[in-house]
Order: sequence, then C-alpha cells, then structure tokens
Amino acid sequence: MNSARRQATRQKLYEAAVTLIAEQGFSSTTVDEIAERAGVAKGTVYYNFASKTELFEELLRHGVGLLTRSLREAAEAGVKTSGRHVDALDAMIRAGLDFIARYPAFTQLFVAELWRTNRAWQSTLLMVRQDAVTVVATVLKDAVDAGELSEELDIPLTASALFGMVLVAALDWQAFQPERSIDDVHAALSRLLQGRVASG
Amino acid sequence: MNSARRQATRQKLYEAAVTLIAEQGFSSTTVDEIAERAGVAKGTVYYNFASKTELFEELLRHGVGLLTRSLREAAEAGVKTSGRHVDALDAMIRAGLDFIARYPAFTQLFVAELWRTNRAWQSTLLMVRQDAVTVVATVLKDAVDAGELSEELDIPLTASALFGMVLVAALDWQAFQPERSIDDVHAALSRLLQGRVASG
DNA sequence: GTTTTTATACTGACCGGTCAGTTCAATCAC
DNA sequence: GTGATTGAACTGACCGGTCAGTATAAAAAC
Repeated sequence: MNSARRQATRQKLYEAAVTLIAEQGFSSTTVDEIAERAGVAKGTVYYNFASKTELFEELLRHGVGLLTRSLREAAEAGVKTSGRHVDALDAMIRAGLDFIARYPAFTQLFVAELWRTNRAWQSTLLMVRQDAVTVVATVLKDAVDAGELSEELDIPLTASALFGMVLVAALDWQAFQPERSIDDVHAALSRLLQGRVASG
Repeated sequence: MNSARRQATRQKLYEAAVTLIAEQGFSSTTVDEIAERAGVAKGTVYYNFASKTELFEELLRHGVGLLTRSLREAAEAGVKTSGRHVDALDAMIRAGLDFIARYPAFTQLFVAELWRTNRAWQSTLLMVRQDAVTVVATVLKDAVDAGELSEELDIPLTASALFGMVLVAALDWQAFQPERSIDDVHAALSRLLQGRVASG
C-alpha cells in the first residue's frame, strides 16, 4: 500500500483533475475525462479515491499544502536576510506570485470555490484557507510586534486584502498580460503596498 | 412584448438564479431549482430565456451594469465635492463595498467565473469585466494626469490590484466577520491604500 | 355590453442523453 | 504472488430542453 507506483498514479490524477476543473468547474468535469487526461483507466480512479469529491478534496489539501509551505519558507528566508519583517512580507508576495505563475490552474480553481457555500467540501476548504491566511497574519503580527507596522493595523482584514491584491493582480497578469515579467509585476505591487503611489 | 408582467418574471428568475448559482455553481444548479425558487414553471424559464446559459449571461450583464453605474456615480460625486481625484478613488472603494454588501451572491458568482477559461460565456464575461476595470482605470488616469499620483504608476495592474483588494477583503468580511460595520472595513482599506500602514 | 378573437405569458409531463459509481475477470509489475 | 491497474459493460438517478395545451387580458366585432 502507498507504493511509489500508486503515488505516481495519484499525482497524474491530480494534474489531470486540476486543469480540467479549473477550466470547466467541478460539476462539468467528468470522471471519464479525468481518467483519459491522466492516461489511466476509470477503474483506477476509484481504486485510488473513494469518489470524485474525495479526489477533489485531497487535491485541495495537496495544493494549499504546497502554497503554505512556500509562503512560510519565503517569510523565514526574507526575515533572515535583513532582520526586517516587512522584507518577509515582500518575500511572501514574491512567493505568492511564483506560486500562481507555476500553478495557475490550481489558483483559478481555489478562487472559484473559496466563497461558495453549501458545498460538500466546504469544511475542507475552510480549513485550508485558514492555514494560508494564518501564515500571512503571523508575519503581519510579527511586524507589528517589532514596531515596523502601526499598532492600529487590522491584521485579519489586511491579511485578506493583501491576499486579494496579489491574487487578482496575478490572475489578471496571467490572463491578460502574460508577456510581462514577474519582476515587473512584483515591483508594481511592492510600490502600491509601500505607499509609494502618491506623487511627489 | 416586454410587458411589465414579463419584466417582473425575469427579475424573479434573476434573483432565484443568482443565489443558487453563487452557492452551488452554474453546472450544479438545475433549471428546475431556479424555476421552483422563482415560483414559476420550468417552461417559463425557457419562454423568457433561450437557454440556461443565456439566462446566466444576461444575469452577468445585468449585475455588472449595476456595479459600473454605481462606481461611475461614486467617482463623479467624489471628485465633485473636493476636486481631488484620490477622493474619487476612495468614494469608489466605498461604492464597491456597498455593492458587495448589497449583492453578495452576485459578487461570489462573478469572482468564481472570472478566471475560468473554455466556458460558453467567456466572451460575455470578458466584456463586462472590461467595463468595470475601465471605470477604475479612468479614475486612476485622471489622478495621474492631475499630478495627484505618481506618473510611474502602472495603471492597469494597479486597477486590478485595487479591485482585488476590495473584492477579497469584502468577501472575507461578509463570510467571516459579518458583524463589522462597513465604515470600519472602509477605514481599514483606506488606510492600507494611503500608505498609512507603516508605523511611526 | 356581451361574445369572439388574438396575442402574449405561462404550465408541467415527458423524452433523450449524460454521468457518477459499480462490478469483475483478466493482466501487469514489483 | 500480491497489490495495482485495466477495460468494458452496466445501472439508475438526474437534468436540459421540448411542446401541446391552458390562462389572461385587452381589442374587435356584433
């Protein structure tokens, strides 16, 4: 059980499912399509996952796991180089952009599901969302504690707003201006964040 | 044709469809459900709209029409009172929050579909998105032309980022902290936007 | 001012297709 | 030789769209 071979099959199924569901949505994506895209028999899907829904839930956990790990590592590395927590924040924005550039399909799918209610996987989604927001909020809190950011900062709301800013800007970048470099996008967002927008 | 009665039926169908699709997504929402929620027979749906997809597309146009009108009015009123374009921007943020508070279901649905590809209504979505972003970008451009914002400002990307900031913060507010007042949320976003985040 | 006609709006049973999930004997790979 | 995969057939619930018929109200005919 859980052999390397099986792991590889599951990975193929994740990759097939993520692009199809990002394009078409969960309900319009058929299990037959997923199996075909993954180059696997339909029976294999049900040998590896209890249901279509469970495949999707594990996919969510898998993807958000990658994101949070990447954000955490960026934050740690960012604070280590300069000792300033705002640099950790900036490094996290960069890591977010990297993630979205690398896994655009997962990001689309995540956004599409995030604020839906009454879905089978709602509790799973709430948990993984909490994981991701916590990483951002923690860095914000550290920066406030260190006196780098105002004590009046509304941490949870700001974490959400930052998350949204990066998310929407990056998705628009991917969808409508894919020729731009990541450095370019990163610079524009950093500027906006650091209040260097006002003229003079 | 286009009688008051028919208009009323279409309105009922919009209202029924928007909440159901926001909760469940387009594909998981059945025409039977929409009809039942609207208190109307299934045939009536097809008497008023050519297909489920067309109902959805007209719903998108209808909703984004409301949003852009509201943003435009806010921007005009905002610039009139003080003559400063950054106040128009702030007024637009407020109008965005108002809209999301008033039509949360439409907002959810719009976000969920915005970055999907390969969907029947993609072109419709692209058009209405363009309408909305243009309103924001226009105000940004006016502010830059008036010397209130830096000339180096990346207008389209900043417009997207602002849009995302307000969108995600507001959806999180609605979903996870609905007890907070709109003034409170508005203040936090204004602060973030105007660079009053850094301490000191 | 009552009957007839017409146009529009609405109804709901029904049909044909689709799809998640099941089953299982046969084959493969380590 | 045991765990993993295949492939194909099958089931049954579900759903988008259709259509013959009904309801309503206003105009036309008498």
